[in-house]
Amino acid sequence: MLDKLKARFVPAGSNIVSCVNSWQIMYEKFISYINTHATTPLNEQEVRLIKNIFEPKRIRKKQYFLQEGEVCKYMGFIVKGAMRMYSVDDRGVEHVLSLFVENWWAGDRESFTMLTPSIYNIDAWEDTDMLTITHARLVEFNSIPALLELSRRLDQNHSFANMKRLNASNSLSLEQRYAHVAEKYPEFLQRFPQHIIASYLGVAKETLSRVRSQAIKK
Amino acid sequence: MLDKLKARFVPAGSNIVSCVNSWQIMYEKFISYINTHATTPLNEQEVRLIKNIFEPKRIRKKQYFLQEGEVCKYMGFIVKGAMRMYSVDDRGVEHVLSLFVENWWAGDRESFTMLTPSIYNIDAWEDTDMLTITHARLVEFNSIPALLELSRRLDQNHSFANMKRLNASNSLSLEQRYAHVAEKYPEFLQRFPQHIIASYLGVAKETLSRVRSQAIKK
DNA sequence: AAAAAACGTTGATATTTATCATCATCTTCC
DNA sequence: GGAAGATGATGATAAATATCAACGTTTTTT
Repeated sequence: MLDKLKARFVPAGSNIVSCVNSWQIMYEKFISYINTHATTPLNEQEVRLIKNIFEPKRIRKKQYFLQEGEVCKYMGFIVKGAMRMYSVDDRGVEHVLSLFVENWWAGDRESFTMLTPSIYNIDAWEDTDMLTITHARLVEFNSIPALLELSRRLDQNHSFANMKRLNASNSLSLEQRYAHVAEKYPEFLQRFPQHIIASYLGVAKETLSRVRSQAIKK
Repeated sequence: MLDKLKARFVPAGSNIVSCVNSWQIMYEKFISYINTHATTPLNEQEVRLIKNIFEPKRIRKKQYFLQEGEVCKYMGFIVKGAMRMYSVDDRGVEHVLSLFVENWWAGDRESFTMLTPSIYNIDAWEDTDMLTITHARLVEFNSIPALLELSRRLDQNHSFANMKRLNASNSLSLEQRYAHVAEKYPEFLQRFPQHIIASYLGVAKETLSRVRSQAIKK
């Protein structure tokens, strides 16, 4: 209990995992992220606008950010935490589509854009702090060039990651694909258990376990 | 021979497949596409700018638009034609990542953005007319809101398609995945041969052939 | 018109992966 | 502290898919 309390008072820039950011700190982190990644930094008016447009949300571990059948009302920028996006097939088996960590947008973009019910679930794997935006505020979002630029860049990276994974699933062995994730997204292996990674790679957890033990022997 | 000649003189709006668009018609089609899909249409100045920014290119069937090892210098909007993007593995086997038809952007966005050598090839499956843009002209590109909006939308659709495919590859049977492509992108099945579709779906051509014949029997 | 290449199908077999079951260890929660 | 759940490993078997080979048909090239 003492530990949990202490965690709340960890300084913002610390390496130690803090459970909770104050809302003010969430905005600061977001704005600083935008300014370091965009070609032109935000002006004062834009900073004010961002604080109006984005609503902070805390999603506790295991809680849903989006459930199958709902329309995805929010896209959320993850300031701190980890989430997964998955679908559930006829037999109740979960298939992980995406993993999200800090500085990623979480949400089902198709559902969000088209206002159609999502076929995916998104839940928090760790306690997660996000800044969320609704569809209705997109016009204001689009009025901030640096935000648009950042968003495009993140979308592209995200898209790349999936493209690579897709390509890899055809032309590379499972061992090579696992190694690729380990190299490119090492935080995934540290923050998600092996059976989640297996699902992300599109194989049974037993198969990944075996491939890993084979690889170690070599 | 007479038929081929005739095809060149088909009116622009015709349903009949025309081999070649004049450059003027390429721009007109592009601008009309933007205007019908963006919330605010282009003004005269923007139209002039577009004609400056984009360079028309014709890629003949089987010719490369991008070769492995090159930096992807252009992103190309396909006005007419069909292309495929693929990688080649150690054994010389081709793995199709993406198929492009009219109104898609063709190019390796990672290579284009990061100026790194591409690991993919893009070639024309049919004679293709494109409007291409270089990295250097992106600033001007970004100054046209309707173009940005269109581009974002296309990226998203593209990304959706791949996400869906990726998800499907884990939770759906090959028969279901094929049916999905047939429903969502029927033009792919008409314009690309079956072994290309098989590669796109990530299976051997023999496997797709068998699954199809099974499905017909039902 | 003939030759070559591309395409699609089918069969036999090998390889990969999924599935089901069991067990040991570790963590979480009461 | 102890029960329940989560996690990861391993074995036996079934299912899906790849691979290699052969063949007929269609399309393209010369």
